[in-house]
Amino acid sequence: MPDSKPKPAEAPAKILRRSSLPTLADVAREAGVSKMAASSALNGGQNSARVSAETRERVLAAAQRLQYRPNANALALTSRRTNAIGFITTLMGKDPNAYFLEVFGGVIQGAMATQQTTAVFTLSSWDEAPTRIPALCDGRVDGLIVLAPRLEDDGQAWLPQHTPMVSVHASGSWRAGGVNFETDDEAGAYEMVRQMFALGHRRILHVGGPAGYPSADSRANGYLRAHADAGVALPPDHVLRVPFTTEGGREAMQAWLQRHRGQPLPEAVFGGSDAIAIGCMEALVARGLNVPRDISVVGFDHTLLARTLQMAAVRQPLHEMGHQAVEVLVQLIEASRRDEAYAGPSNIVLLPETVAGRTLTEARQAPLLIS
Amino acid sequence: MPDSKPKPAEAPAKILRRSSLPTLADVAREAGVSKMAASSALNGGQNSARVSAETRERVLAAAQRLQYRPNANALALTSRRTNAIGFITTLMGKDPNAYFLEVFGGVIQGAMATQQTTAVFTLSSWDEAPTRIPALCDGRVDGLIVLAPRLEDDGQAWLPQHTPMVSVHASGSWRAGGVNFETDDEAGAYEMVRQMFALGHRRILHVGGPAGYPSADSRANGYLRAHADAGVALPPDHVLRVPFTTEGGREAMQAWLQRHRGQPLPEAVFGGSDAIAIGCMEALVARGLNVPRDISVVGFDHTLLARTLQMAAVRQPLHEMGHQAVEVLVQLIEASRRDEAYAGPSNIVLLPETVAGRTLTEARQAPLLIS
DNA sequence: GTGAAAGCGCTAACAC
DNA sequence: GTGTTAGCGCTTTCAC
Repeated sequence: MPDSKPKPAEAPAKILRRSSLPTLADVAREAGVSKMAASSALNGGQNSARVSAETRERVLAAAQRLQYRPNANALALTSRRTNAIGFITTLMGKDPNAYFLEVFGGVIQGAMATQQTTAVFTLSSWDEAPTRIPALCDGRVDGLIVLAPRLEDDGQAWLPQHTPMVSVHASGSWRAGGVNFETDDEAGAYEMVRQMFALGHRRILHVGGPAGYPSADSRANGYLRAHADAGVALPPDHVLRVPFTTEGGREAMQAWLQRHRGQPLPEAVFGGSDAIAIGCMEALVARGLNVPRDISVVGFDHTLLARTLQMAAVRQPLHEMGHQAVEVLVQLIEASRRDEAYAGPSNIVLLPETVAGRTLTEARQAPLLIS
Repeated sequence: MPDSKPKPAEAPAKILRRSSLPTLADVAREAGVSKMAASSALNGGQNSARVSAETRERVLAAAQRLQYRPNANALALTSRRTNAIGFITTLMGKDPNAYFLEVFGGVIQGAMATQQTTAVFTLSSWDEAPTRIPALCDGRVDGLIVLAPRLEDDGQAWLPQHTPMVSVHASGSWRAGGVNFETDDEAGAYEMVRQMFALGHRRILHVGGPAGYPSADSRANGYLRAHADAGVALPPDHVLRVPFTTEGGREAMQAWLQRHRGQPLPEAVFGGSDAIAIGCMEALVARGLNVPRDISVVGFDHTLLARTLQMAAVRQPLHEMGHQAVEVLVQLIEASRRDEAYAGPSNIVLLPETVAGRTLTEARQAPLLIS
């Protein structure tokens, strides 16, 4: 074997690096053995009879010296697996959103647990999905997790059939991909309102998310059903639908208070999301009201925002969803690799739970009037 | 052209996929041409004379039919570039943190701008760095961004020399990697306190981060220097050092108020981070005080939390740091590829700015007493 | 205009 | 125990 290749000079102090990673061939040369010997010395078990202890020693030393790492791409090419999963989401504008963060945390954790790495791919809009998603199914990851896709069609026509996929909160028709995770929003809202009734609240203002969003609609439905089941009459103009933002909640609340001056203040506000609830709180506080002494406020999702404020809220198990999504995805990947069908359910519904917080207390006895 | 290949039956309800991606060979076979012809038909410009228009047509159609995508690993192996960057951070416990989210948003954006994808790697502690980071330098990414590394040594001994690296807020000695980004915390704190003085505040309580953290120390120093420069005497017991958490701020604030009962309430609180400031606000509000009517509160970082609450704060340009980190990393990668030295500075200091918010107003005239 | 061959870095399957 | 070969999917020579 020709040994003419010049040994790389010691890297100077400036930021100048070898342009390429050391290869197995480098290690073998350094150790004076064949690539094969080097490979088995590095991979074989401690007691593999493949190489002599002396050779292994030399190879290991050489690898160490060169800071050798087997090339991930070569490995992936041969083994047909990357041990990486992709996480697709729409870009959170300049402002990151807490919802993404929660699920992402779960994904990261799930990935760690299953020894995978996570690659994040962002779309600027779901309109890009039909072109961008297929492009990501090129062997760079073993499978994909798609966060809250919102599409016109069901993806049957353009979704590659060869990359396992799990969606979280897929809306509408998207189901072609594989397994989907969702939350029983209706039940969560129902339970929260039920508990608020138990605390003596009767006039609960619902400031929900935009009409047309499945999750927002479900939450509003749960709110309504709780009233019906409890036999509590719904006061007029007590369901608002606003964008899923702090501003949405704040402005709607301000306008509502303005509109209902002189009338009794509701005992509580049920926000359609944490952000909405926070916006409502701000409007209430700005008006000199005290939460929860004068009025209770609860949110939905119980994201970082709610936790930081110790706000009562319906908790969506976002973290768990991310975590479980990875686990299911890994099963899909395994099944796919063996050309087997995946046996589990294709739609997994997780249950939300209510979380107490400083913003929700018993309803006050004497009703206040809106000033 | 053999058309005998069984058309994949309409995917049954069960989730069963081809275990492998279609390859160039598949496309060539489907189109009845050689791999070579297929390759040039797919890659050559529209008017490349390499293949006939008719052949190109056939190949393109076949590729479409098979949903063919060139294998990313094979490409990476040949081209020695993955167009991916890695982002290394310590795992945010179960609770994700807003700091990470900000920087990450910038990284994602920078990656989109430079057509890179981002892989996220999490360590459970920086102790793992010497073993885990080298393992990530295996060609799976073209370079690495390391978020807030906190290490004993400088990494010289174990950091691979062959993977370009950029750090953000590297603490202490880590500098071996390449370029580092940091914020001038001292200047940010100084400026904020100066502005508070201008609003009439004189007794400002600083609830800072833990002693020993460079950023926390710098902020405290800025606070002190502002006092010195303005000739404002520092009241006793007006600098606290607590963990960078809401609880840290809340508990410290509670205890402090308890400790100083009957004494005049400070006109303002300067939190060492957003979370700390929020904790302080909670403690103040719990005591029946109104922010900012009775007392102003400002934070540091101006993360999502601060923005949501419209809290005044020193804004660290975290998003920009992430974004710029990618840009610099790409330059390092390019330099490395050409075996050139990187010319730019190895430490980049960004300036923070103050952001107004609802929690900071002019100091009240009549001092309150702590009840 | 088209095809065959070599090689990217690696491992599994065979010689010796 | 050690070396050689082939092949993962692709592109880049180089022949035809």
